[in-house]
Amino acid sequence: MKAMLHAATSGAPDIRARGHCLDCAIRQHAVCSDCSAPELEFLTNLKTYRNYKPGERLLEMGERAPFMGTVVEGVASMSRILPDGRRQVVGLLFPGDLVGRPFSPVSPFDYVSVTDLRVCAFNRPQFEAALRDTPALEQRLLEMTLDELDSAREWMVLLGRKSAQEKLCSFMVMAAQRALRLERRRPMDGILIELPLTREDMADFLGLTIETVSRQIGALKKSGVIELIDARHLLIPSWEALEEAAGGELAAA
Amino acid sequence: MKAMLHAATSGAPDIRARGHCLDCAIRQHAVCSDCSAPELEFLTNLKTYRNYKPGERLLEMGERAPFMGTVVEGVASMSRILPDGRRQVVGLLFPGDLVGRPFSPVSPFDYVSVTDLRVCAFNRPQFEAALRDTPALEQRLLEMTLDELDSAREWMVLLGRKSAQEKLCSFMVMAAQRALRLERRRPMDGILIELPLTREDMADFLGLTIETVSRQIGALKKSGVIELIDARHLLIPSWEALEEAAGGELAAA
DNA sequence: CGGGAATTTGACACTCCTCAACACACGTGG
DNA sequence: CCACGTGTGTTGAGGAGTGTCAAATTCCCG
Repeated sequence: MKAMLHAATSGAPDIRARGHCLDCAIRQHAVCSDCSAPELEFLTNLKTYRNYKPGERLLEMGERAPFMGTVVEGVASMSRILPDGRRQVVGLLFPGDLVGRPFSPVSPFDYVSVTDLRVCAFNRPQFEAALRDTPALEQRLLEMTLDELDSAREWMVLLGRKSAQEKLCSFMVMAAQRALRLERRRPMDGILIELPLTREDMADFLGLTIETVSRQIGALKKSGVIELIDARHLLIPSWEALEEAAGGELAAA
Repeated sequence: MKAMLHAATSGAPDIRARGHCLDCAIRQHAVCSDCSAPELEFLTNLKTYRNYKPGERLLEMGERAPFMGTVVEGVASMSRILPDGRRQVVGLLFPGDLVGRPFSPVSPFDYVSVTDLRVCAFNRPQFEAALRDTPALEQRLLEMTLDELDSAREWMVLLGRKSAQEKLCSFMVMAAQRALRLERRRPMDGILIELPLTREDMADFLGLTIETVSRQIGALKKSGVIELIDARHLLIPSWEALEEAAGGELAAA
C-alpha cells in the first residue's frame, strides 16, 4: 500500500520502430481498429515502440505527458497516490488499451508497467491531430471511452460494496475475461488463470492490504473455489462457482 | 421510498415541450454547447421535457432505455443494486449532465431522480443519429465522457482508500464545486453548501451506512470543520480546512 | 549458496457495520 | 385539534471484518 515506485520516470526507454500496422496482432482491440488502409499507412509512419520492465513509470500524475499510445504486450496500471502514501489503482491496461489521457497535456494518473510491457506510442500533438482529422479514430475512441466508463463504474460497486472475498473473486473473473478476450475464447470450467499483478498491486486495485489479499486467496483455496498452481497461477474448477462467489454483476469489459 | 424504487419505470412522466434551445440556461454545460444555431434549431424540434419527483426511476438497469437526455434542473443518481440488495451509487448527475448510455439500447445502471428533476429528453435513435451526423455534438460528447471517466476514477480512490470522515469531506467538496460551477462562482470561506441527497443516498454513494454518515457529520460539526444549519444545509468556515480533511486530490470535475 | 524481494502467517487493534431504540417533521383522517 | 403513520435522521451498545505490526517462509536470481 505504501508507495514503493522504485525507479523515477525512465528518461530513455528502449525505443525502436518496427513492424507495420497492417500486421499488428492487437489492432482489432485498439483505437485504430476501424481505420482504413491509407489511414493505417499514415499511422505506421508516426508510431514508435517503447519497451518497459515491470515497475517503470510511463507517465507521471500531474506532469506533462509527452506521448500517448496503445498497450501491445503486457499489462500496465493507472494509479493515484494520496499525499500520505496510500495508493489506489484505478485501472488495468491490457493489450489494445489506450495509454494516456487524450486532449489533456497533463496526465491525471500515474501509468506504471506491471509486467514486461510494449507500447505503440505516438507523439501527443500528432496523435491528437490524427484524432481530429480521422473520424474512424475519434468514433472508436468515443466507443472505447464509454466502455471504460462503464467498467470504472462497475469497479466502484466493487470498491464500495463488496467484501474482501468477493473482491478477490471479481478480480479473478475480470482478469480471466480480459485474457480470454484477446484469444477470442470464452470462460469455462477448469480454466487456468494467470494473475499478472503482485499482491501489492492487487491490494491497491481492490482497496485492501496485501495481508488480506493473501489470506482471502488462502480461504478461497481451502473452500475449493480455486486451486493454486503457484502464487501467480490458479485453476478454476467451476466458473459458475467463481462468479457466484464474486457477488454477481460483472459485465464483460 | 423503497416501494418507489421497486416500482416499475413510470410509464408516463409529466411530458411537455416548451422553451427554445437558444434560451436554455444550462446549454453551455451540456452536450449541445458547441452546436451552431441551425443545429440547435434542429434539436429544438426533437426535444421534449420530462419532469420527475424525487425517487422516480428514469431508466432501469438491464432494460431498454427509450430515451436519452440532459439534466436541466435538479439532481439524479446512477446506481447499481447487487442481487442481495446492497446498493452503490456510481455517479451524480447535475444540470448539464447526460442521462443514459449513448450507443447502448440497454441501460447499464439505474437512473433515479434524487430531487425534483427536469430532463431535456430525446428519442434514443434520433439522438444517436444526431450524434453521428453532428461533429460538434460527437466531439463534445467525447470531451464530456473523458471528463466523467477521470471523475469516476477519482471516486475510485475515495471508495478504495479514504476513511469515512475523508469520504464525507470529499463529498461536500464535490457537491460544493458542482453547485458553484453552475453559477460561475469559486469556493471560498464561509460558503453555504446544500446536500441534495438523503443520508441513505450519501451512504450508498460513499460506500458507507447511514449511521456512519450521520455520525461522521456529527464529528465534523464538533471539530468545527462544518456548521450545521439543518440536516441538508451547512456552512464551511474554512474551505482549506475542508479540503485538508478530505485527504487531498479532488480535481474539479 | 546467499541475499533480497515477495508472500504467508500470527496476534492484536480499530474502524465501521449491525441491530435497536429514539427523535423529529410531515401529512392524513377521525 | 390531536392521534397516528411514515419517512428521515440521530444515538447507543456490541461485534465482525480488515488493518497494523511483527516474524517466519518461500521464491527468485545472481
